Amino acid sequence: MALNRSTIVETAIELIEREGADAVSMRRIAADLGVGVMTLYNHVPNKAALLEGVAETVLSKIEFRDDPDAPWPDRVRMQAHAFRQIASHYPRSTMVVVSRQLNSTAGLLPVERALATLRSAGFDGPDSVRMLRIFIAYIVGSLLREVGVTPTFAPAHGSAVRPQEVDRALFPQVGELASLLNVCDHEEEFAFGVELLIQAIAVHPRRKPV
Amino acid sequence: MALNRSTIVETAIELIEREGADAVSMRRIAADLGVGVMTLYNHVPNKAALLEGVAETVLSKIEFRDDPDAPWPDRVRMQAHAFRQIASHYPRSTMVVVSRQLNSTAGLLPVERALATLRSAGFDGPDSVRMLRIFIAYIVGSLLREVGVTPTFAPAHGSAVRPQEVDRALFPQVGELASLLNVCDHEEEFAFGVELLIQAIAVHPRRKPV
DNA sequence: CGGTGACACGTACGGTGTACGTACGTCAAT
DNA sequence: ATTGACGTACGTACACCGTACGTGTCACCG
Repeated sequence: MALNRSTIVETAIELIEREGADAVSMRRIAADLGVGVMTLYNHVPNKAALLEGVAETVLSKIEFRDDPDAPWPDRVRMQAHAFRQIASHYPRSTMVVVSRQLNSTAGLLPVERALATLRSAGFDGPDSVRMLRIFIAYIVGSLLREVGVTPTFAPAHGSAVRPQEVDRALFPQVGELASLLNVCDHEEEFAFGVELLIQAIAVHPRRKPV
Repeated sequence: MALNRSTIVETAIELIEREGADAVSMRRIAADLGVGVMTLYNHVPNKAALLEGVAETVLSKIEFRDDPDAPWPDRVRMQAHAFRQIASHYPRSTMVVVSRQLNSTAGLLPVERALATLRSAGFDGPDSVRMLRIFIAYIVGSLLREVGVTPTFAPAHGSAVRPQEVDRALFPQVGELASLLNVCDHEEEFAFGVELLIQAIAVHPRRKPV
């Protein structure tokens, strides 16, 4: 395998998915590639740039299948789910994606498509940006919860609300709903929120007629 | 100043706010406190636990002023903004808060109040949890964007969409709206999204009558 | 043939978290 | 008063990290 930037980035992604972001080190990646540590620096300026490459690459794997002629709610739905799909495919890498702001072209394509969709929904420029930001915030927050559940993929992830341990006097609601709080069908919850948001922006008044 | 867990955590928070999360090291904190490095380990098991303490402490600083008799939309609004307020007060620390899942009692209090509010809005248990998760996702996503803009508080944060650099043929929307994408009144955008979400859940059908 | 660049690599430096052994206080029981 | 246990402070040491720098080996081109 030829040693270049993309093979290094790909190896980093595999390592992240296998052992978590904490396991990433230049020495480790070099070892996985069977090369010396400093060899990496012939292709990547530093570790931060490598992680940026990871973010870019993961982002670029999003497959948008929504066709521009479909109704805008369908397009928004498909774009949101396309985003989440790669996140669940690269859960550990998603953490490093959302943990750094991205301004590369890989991050620009989703923005472009979303803005076009929102404008086709009848929003003017400023409102399209506003709506986009709301969607991004919701999606990023959802993914953060979803993949944050597996920080090190601890076998017995004790990060649950033990019903018998919460003080029912102080936290009656939490106590009563503990069983609901402990389980989460991420796919379904995400879809529920997306539909709610679509409904919300559908009824939002347009500044100008289409 | 007595050396104990909370003074150590407080020193860590100050350090994070002053120089960013990357500047945090056991040696640095010990130096700021004027003690030896290993002395910290008499009060804190390890660095991860210390950062967890940071998250807990920041979380516990949220001041909820909404009174339980106010209409539920007002309460939701106040809770959401209380959340954001401490985030803008401790921007760098907020990054470490949202980057780890929290199940301590500090994280339980906001959940309790939110659930009570949503149930007073007429939702049953499962729907209250659903709505809460949507709100948390939106809030976390918003805060991540807001504080992510200041990762190291670089003076000239070049992470902007340069209008003249984007390919207008490939990204017409991004090109046209570049000036809008570059500026963001976080306070206003956050409020806008909160109102949209409140509207959305207000019209959502209840499973059972109040 | 000589030179020039790209690339692989080893060494070394200053940093990190923390395991371990040690020293010094205070306080309880003898 | 003596002894012992215990909590706390501290220094040393180890393994690991990112990466600056110098060196060697090629392929390629003049």
